[in-house]
Amino acid sequence: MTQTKPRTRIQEKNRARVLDAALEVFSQHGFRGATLDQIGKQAGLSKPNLLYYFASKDEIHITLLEGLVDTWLDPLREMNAKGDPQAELLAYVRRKLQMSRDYPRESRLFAQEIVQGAPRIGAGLSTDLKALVDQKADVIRGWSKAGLIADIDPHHLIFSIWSLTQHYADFDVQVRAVLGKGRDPIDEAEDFLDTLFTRLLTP
Amino acid sequence: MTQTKPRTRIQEKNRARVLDAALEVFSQHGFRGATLDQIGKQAGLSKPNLLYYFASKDEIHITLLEGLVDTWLDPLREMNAKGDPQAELLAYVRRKLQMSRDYPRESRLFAQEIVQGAPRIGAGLSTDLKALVDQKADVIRGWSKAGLIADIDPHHLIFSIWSLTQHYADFDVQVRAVLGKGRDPIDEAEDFLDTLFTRLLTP
DNA sequence: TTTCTTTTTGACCATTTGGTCAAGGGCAGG
DNA sequence: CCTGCCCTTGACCAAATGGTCAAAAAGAAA
Repeated sequence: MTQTKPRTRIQEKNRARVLDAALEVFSQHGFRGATLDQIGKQAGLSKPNLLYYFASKDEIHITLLEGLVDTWLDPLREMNAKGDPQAELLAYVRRKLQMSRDYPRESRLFAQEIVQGAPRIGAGLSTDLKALVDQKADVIRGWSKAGLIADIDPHHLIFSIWSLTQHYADFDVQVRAVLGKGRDPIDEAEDFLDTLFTRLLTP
Repeated sequence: MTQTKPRTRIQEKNRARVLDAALEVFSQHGFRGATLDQIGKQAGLSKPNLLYYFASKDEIHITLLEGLVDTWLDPLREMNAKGDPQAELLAYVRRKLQMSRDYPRESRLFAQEIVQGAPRIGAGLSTDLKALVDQKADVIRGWSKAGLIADIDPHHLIFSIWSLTQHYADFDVQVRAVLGKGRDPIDEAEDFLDTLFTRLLTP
């Protein structure tokens, strides 16, 4: 398990530094592609010093991923069953897109874990994640049945939100290469996705 | 450069075997995460034997990626400016989704390359890829202006097609974990995406 | 200052891994 | 059977890398 109580001020600071550095390096090179030396350099700590704060490279990675999943699902949790359906869904899309802007490294780290078959968080997917999504899917299905939004599969709707928003973080280089300089991908995406989901959801 | 002329029958066969094995291993573990021994085992060849057919691990990877980009863009190339706009776009979506079903390993390999910043095919993105996309974007813009489809940003439309279809290959584990057993993700996606893009494109 | 705890690091180790090489095996043509 | 070429591999190497450890440095407490 993860040490949840950093005793000293300096431990708290340095553990955070290590995690930030590791996020940078892991998200760019993948777990195997990252080396402790790289992470150490990024964090401004020597390799043995890293291992004073974390027992192993693996533990750093695990700690990062565990912290991620929750943060990653927060926007979905916030979706309120009692609010206006279309407004709630569009707000969810915006929050999710905002995360691609604010936390691209986290998005890429997560993406790599999933692409590789989720070897480390696989279990949580079929339990925690599925439970939350199923619950929200029910809410959406309710909205559909009530005629408040169009009748579409709620699970695939959620997938579409994930893929469309995360794409701007995960495939950033490609997006930028295609759009060319001087354009802000996520700014544009905001309008585009607004249109897309409005059209999709309007009954 | 890549050897384009395998002399003997056995060379042709074994090079293909190596590439297939490498695709399997690279797509699952990433470039750094894959070892030549793994690839060799998968291909049924010894490590030194691999290196008889390819000069280095890097060359295998490059060869794979080079072969990929073209195949990957074929569905877009097929989109015909003279056909019915909505039908052409929907057909493109279907072809792209079909690739997620038929070539998930290729999709994942490509995804990892992009997520990591496209260190090996970066150059091609801003030239070849951009050129093709810009050209097709013009076609789509023409359709919009003519009132044949809704007025939406063509580049982001293409991004949306990429992300929505590739999601089912790249995030397969997650999709399956959420949907639960007994459901065929891509079968369902076909209907969902058909609906989505029909609603998005109809003027 | 002295003492005790927390941090930091240089040196070192074992394993993994990409890659080499010389020697042997297989096979077609003569 | 012999010759020559393509193919295959066991043994080996050097570099990279995750991790250890004892000892030094830096604080905190007294």
